[in-house]
Amino acid sequence: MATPRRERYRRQTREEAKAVALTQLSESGTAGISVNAIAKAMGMTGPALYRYFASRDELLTELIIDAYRDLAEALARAVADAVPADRFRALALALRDWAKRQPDRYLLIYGTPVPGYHAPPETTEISAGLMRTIVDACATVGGGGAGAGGGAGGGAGAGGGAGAGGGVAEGSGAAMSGRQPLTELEAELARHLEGAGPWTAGEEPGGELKGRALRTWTRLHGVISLDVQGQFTGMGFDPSVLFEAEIDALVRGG
Amino acid sequence: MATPRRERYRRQTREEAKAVALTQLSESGTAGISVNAIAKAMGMTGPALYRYFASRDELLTELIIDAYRDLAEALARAVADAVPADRFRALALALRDWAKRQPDRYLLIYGTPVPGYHAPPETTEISAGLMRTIVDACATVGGGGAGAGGGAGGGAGAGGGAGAGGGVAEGSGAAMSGRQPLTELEAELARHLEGAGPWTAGEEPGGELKGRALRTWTRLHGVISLDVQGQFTGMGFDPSVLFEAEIDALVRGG
DNA sequence: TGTACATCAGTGAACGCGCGTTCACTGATGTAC
DNA sequence: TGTACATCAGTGAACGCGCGTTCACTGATGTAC
Repeated sequence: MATPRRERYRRQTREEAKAVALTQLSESGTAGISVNAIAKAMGMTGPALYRYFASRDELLTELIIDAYRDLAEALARAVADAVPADRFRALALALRDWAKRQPDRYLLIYGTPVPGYHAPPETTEISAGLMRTIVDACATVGGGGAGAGGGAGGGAGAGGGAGAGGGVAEGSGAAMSGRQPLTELEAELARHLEGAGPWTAGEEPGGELKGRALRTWTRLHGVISLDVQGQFTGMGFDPSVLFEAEIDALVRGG
Repeated sequence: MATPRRERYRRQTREEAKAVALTQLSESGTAGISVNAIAKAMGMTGPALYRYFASRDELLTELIIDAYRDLAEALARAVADAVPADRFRALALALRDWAKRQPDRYLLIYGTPVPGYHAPPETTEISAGLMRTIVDACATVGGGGAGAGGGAGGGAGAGGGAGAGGGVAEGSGAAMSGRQPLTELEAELARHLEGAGPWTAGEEPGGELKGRALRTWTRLHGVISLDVQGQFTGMGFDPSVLFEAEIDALVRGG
């Protein structure tokens, strides 16, 4: 309201600064992100950037949050655009695709943590939203397959559909209005993965669905992270084939 | 020969410097490893360390090589100490154990790569030796289970035993004398994973065994890396249970 | 439409700091006769 | 056992550099009457 023009310039400058920061990230890693160097690349002096970011840490935080949000949106969109039967696969492929397109941003959020940096709670929230998307997508794969169960005994068989209509991206709070109802198990799971508290005593928490979601996450991350870090180079195989095999294994009951 | 006393002091000082460097790594990440700070912590001035390491990069390289070698030895020992039926499991547990005990060293070799740093060929050699240990261990698990095959069709069923008598640690060259003979497939696989060249045309390379080894690597790394990076905190489950579940899945035919 | 004031963007100098690395130099430790 | 020389470990000063951040200040852009 108050100053539309200036407000717009401000946002543009902030975005430009973050874009430059991302190229620095690609070239020299997290430690290579420098306020002064960013300013210089933008044609201004170092201190000027302090009109836009309170500190280097705040800039870093924004990069991380942006990455989380961007990834969350990409996954939500991919899931929403797929027919229910393909949702799990769509999620997996979207995750890999996003990571391969912007390896540095993937490693920024899922790579070796920045030494002194401590993530603000906002980060945890979005991260939990991401996990929820994975959980939802896992709920779309049938419970079939005689694969190895996730440690503890069964628990209630994860409910069927539970529409995963991309409810992740918008809405910062925990309320998540406008979602289709989840089964009780899933709701409980989601609540927990948000860090909302311990499971209600009585039934073994998570069981099937929780294990599936976690396995999905760790397996996909295993392939993606090693790939993105270049650990596969010179080994003479196609990482995407390996990735597809992991998707199949997960779908078939692993 | 020439100067036993001095030689010994030299080695001690080098080791002490590397030990200090490791504490710096824990506290401030790779970027926090500083020649001057190490020297100061050892009670001497910065330039003195240049009698022991040609440059900061050389120090870093040594840390990485040490980590690889140390891990390789730990795995080889674990495998050697286990009865054949338990070797695969022993390998997996040893890997996780090593990583959990020294998370920074694990991330040093399997985490986000150091920005400007390019690994010398020696590193690749040891890394290949590690992969070979995994391949060997995978060969000890029976081919059973109707699990999802690794993409391409079967190929020759991976041979039975192929003793994995800890032949990894010593011997820098590629020769590896003193090992029990491998099946042809395994030999080929090992050769390739060493980066020795493309597969002989005709049969689909790797097939069963290669896929198994790669899946083992990526799955274990998936759980371990996320765990070690602290990405599981606040999610209210025991990572070791998840890890065990992955071992089971791999053994049962994943 | 014009003037008076407030807000904001950006500059330039300066702060203290730590970095990797080189260089000439001092002592101590080793070796050769 | 003793002396002359070579090798080595470590120091202190200096190099150029870049960092994050603060501060007082100049112009430009906005708002209020």
